[in-house]
Amino acid sequence: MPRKRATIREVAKATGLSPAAVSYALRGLQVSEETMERVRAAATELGYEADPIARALASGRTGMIGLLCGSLEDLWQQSLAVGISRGLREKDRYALILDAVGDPARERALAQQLRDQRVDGMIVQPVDPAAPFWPELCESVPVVAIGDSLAGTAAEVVFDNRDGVTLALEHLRALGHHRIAVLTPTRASTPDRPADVHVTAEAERLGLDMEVLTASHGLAAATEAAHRALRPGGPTAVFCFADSIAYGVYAAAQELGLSIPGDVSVMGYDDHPMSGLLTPGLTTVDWNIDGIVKAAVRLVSAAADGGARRRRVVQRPTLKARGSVRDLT
Amino acid sequence: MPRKRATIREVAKATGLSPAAVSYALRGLQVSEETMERVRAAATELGYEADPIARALASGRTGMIGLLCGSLEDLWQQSLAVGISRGLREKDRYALILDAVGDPARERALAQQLRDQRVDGMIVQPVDPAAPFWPELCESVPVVAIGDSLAGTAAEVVFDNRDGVTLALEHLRALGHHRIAVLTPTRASTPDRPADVHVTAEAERLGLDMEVLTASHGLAAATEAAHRALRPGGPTAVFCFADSIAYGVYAAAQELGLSIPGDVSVMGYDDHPMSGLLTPGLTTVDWNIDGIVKAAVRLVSAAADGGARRRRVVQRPTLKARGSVRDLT
DNA sequence: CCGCTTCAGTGATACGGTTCAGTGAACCGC
DNA sequence: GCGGTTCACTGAACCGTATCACTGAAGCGG
Repeated sequence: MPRKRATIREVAKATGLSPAAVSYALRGLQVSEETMERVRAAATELGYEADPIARALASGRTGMIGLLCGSLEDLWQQSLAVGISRGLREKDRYALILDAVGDPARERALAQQLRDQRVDGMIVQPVDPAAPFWPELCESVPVVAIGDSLAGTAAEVVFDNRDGVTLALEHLRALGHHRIAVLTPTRASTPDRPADVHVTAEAERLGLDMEVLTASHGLAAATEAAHRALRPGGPTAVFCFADSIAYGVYAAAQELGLSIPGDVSVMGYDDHPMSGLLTPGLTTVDWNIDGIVKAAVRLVSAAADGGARRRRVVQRPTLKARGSVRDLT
Repeated sequence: MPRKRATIREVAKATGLSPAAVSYALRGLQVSEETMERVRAAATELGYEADPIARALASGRTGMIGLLCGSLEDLWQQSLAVGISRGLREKDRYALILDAVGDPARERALAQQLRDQRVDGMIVQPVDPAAPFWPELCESVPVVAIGDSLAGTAAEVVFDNRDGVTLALEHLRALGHHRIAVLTPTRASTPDRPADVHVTAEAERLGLDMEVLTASHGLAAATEAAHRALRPGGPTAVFCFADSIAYGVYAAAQELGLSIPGDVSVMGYDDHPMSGLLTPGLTTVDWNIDGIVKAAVRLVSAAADGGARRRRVVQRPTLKARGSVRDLT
């Protein structure tokens, strides 16, 4: 019962033009002002709307941008997805949002599917930035990487994790913390992720005693991991590589009857809006989500429109000190 | 440089069959086992993958489900969107997520665009369930409404708001609260939303002194609205129609130096995972997001596959008492 | 051995646009 | 007045699949 929609040929018949002329006219190409006007009038009259699918088949462009998130259980990534989706809508594009759930294998599969869907471009937060399929993918479709770098084959909004890690660890050390647990998102088996490398390097430089644990983003999983970190005689501070994970530490502390920052200090990495509402407020590294969203949208649209495909934007973090780190000095 | 993909005709040529036979074979239709095997082998050999766009044009089905959210600033709706997106992926569909930002006009426009995109079905959380375009839309594409009812023209996962409101208000009254502010999401100008009607009715029944204020979902906006509610001599409790809005009340209380629940009590409506982490924990109405997600995914896939289009699932809420409501008795 | 159904597969067309090469007319300078 | 452009538009092919109407052969009961 969906009443049949008008086609371009009907508009052509109504105006006495060829379908080709109508196609051009509707896109403001190659035709006289007057004809354009006539075509527009007829189109409105007939309630004509171009069929995006037919258009995509003929032109090879879908107007869609794939957004492949590392793990949407991370509230910060949710914010990112919402922002990007809105930003793209303003450029008359749709976002196809997919979630790799922290699994490199799924990430590969989804990236593939996104390409098969013929998205005009992709924004990804790589789970496994070292995976061998990235360069190949980047060649067949414009990719913008957020966070970790994709070996220079894509456009990038790169976090200066070196800076971020330094900011966090120096803050902790300045307040007298030396035994620190690091809770990092579950990742591919590649232990040499840039961020992790920086942690190790900085820990060494600052003379810190670090222990690295992994946790997936969900609150439950993060809480479970936090329990492991918060055993008696454990570290004086926990540095979480995502605010979402830090929330798990809050939950675990609650369950264990530990006070933050009395018994243990916590640092996050993101600055999600909720972080300021907790008690105590979460001290965290602010990655300026608005800036990231804007840059990613800008880069991907430019690349999808045939522009530069290898631009690089570096995000610099700032420290947001609230009350979750105790001064031991 | 995207190396040209194999088409169905090449597979046909390779197997010595007609393109039609290949098309059937790949979908497991109408052909002999043996041919099917041969076709599959050839397809793999050539790296053939069906083009979703051509397929959509020819068959009229895109495999996409539109998800039209009332306002993605609401963290609970974000969770919902993530859940639905995952659920649909398991059924080999894609979710096209759009955000009406609480604006009825935009909602109409986006619904239209979603239909033009030829989604196989839609899941919506109507901002303005009384808008006149819904019935018409429901006829041209299967729609599943979440939350408010769409006048029986769509399949529905309906919240029993009557129950939810009763639960909340009776809880507040039982603890001695009579002067209550209600913070409800910004809505269309229709003042007779079912949920709002229930609030009024229940307030009357319980002999409560209610004041209704509106707030949009963003933390900043909700905080601003909360400031209005928390003026001196104001209500003893604030009932928020979304946990996200309650978070705004927490923020406002922080800024004003008010204690929760010492100076003012707060109730939410959703039970977002973060609500248990606040101090004090937010007392709220639990809508069982998993159940809603599953029901919505089930209904929309069934409808998109040509099944029943008017099923109705009613969600019943439970009260989650934490520490944000003070006992005044 | 005949007529009827079933099965496996074919050819053609539809889906609704885009795009390329080409065409006639108008316009230009010389 | 003529060659060369530019302009506005046309016709036809094309994108890659699905689907409808058929066909020849095989299988069947009587």
